[in-house]
Amino acid sequence: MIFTASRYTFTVSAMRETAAAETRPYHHGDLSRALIDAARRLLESEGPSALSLRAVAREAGVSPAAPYHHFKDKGELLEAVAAEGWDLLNDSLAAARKSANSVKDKLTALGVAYVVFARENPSLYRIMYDGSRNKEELPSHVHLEDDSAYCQVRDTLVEAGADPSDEIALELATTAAWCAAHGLAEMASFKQFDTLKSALGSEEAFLRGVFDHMKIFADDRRK
Amino acid sequence: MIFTASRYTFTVSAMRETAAAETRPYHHGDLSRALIDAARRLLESEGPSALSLRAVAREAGVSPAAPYHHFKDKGELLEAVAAEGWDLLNDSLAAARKSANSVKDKLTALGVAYVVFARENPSLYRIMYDGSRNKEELPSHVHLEDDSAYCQVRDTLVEAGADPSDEIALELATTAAWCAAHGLAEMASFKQFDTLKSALGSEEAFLRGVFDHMKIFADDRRK
DNA sequence: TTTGTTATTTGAACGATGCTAAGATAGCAG
DNA sequence: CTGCTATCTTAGCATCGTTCAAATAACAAA
Repeated sequence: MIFTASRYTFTVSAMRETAAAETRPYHHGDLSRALIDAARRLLESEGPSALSLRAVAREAGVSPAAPYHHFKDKGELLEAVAAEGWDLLNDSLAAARKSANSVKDKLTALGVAYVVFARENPSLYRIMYDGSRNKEELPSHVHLEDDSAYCQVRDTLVEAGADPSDEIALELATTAAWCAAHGLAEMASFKQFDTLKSALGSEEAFLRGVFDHMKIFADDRRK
Repeated sequence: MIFTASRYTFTVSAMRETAAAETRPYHHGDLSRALIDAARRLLESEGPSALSLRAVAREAGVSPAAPYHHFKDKGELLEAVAAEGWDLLNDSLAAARKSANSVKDKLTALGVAYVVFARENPSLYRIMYDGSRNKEELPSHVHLEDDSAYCQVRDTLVEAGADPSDEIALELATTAAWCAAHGLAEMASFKQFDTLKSALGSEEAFLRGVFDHMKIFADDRRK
């Protein structure tokens, strides 16, 4: 049972970890998985700027060239990380939707949950949108599939009384809600709003306060 | 009149260009200015990912180390570029404010102008927010000074009937408007909205449509 | 078991990047 | 003319993304 003198010792530990696993497909066991996990670990601890492919490989205990057999390039790894981020966000939204008290409050609860997710996973949230910006479209499972963030917002709007037969209006409203949440998600971390937050008592109160003022663009402005 | 055999010939041309200028301070003339211009040129032609310090220096015709005598690091150069971007945006908003027909339409006009600016200068807009995100606060001239984007939104809200004595509500409403515009600015480029845009006839119609639905978060939801 | 094939990983290398340090050069004050 | 300082270059460091040939491990066929 001899191993090479390489300084990459992943093989030994990987074999231990997956010794009783159903299948032990290749050298490492499941390097794609390990790389994504390593990337998310680095993202949390060091931030997005420290997320180099080499650093991810280092964190996973593998040579700098190893990832290229599982991902076409760095972007594809980040896409995989982003995809998991979208799944997490979709789950958060689904939970918020269930736990909302009134139908009336559901949409705001959804918005708050969205921003809270972005605030709690700022680096991940950055990655999620950076990847989309380069491709100029959001991943399809974010926009199209049933439990996607987009569909959850749209369905909640219908529950809250929007007319589902006016498709254009419904799409516009969904887009408006999404834009509002995304905008607030990116702004809420700015220090400029600290005084406002403490004046309102909590961050969530601030978020709700902002959402409650989203009517400002509407023609009908009476209280 | 001998010049070194250096391949950087900036000195000659710079002396020509600024021969009759008021002051000719140093070797290059005004390298800070030239670097910012070069950066903006590169930004337009090659996009943000091509904007390396070395490329900027190359574009300006100087050695890779020259910029470090005018900017602490790459970030400081980008900050300078971003600052000019904010000034341009403030000007755009001021123009939109003046040209709006009705008081009622001024806020939407402001929002549309904001998004149009972001759409027409996507790389610059990216730089403007990336710099702020790293420092977790917006440049003060964006948020505080009289002609800042923030104050223009706030003042427009007051003109449109917001109560200026309720400072908290006014700040919340201003923030809501800003978030909505920023969110839409980042989303409007996604291909997902192409069908919606063509259904509505134009991009501006799409933008107005989204803004008109921003009331969705308000408690008062009747048409 | 042995052999051969293939997927996986390494090691070394290339060009490019941000940045630093040491030296050369230009402008300016005395 | 002399010296001072700001400016710019050259050279170099560590790191990065990526590629490629060679080594290795898993596995199927013999």
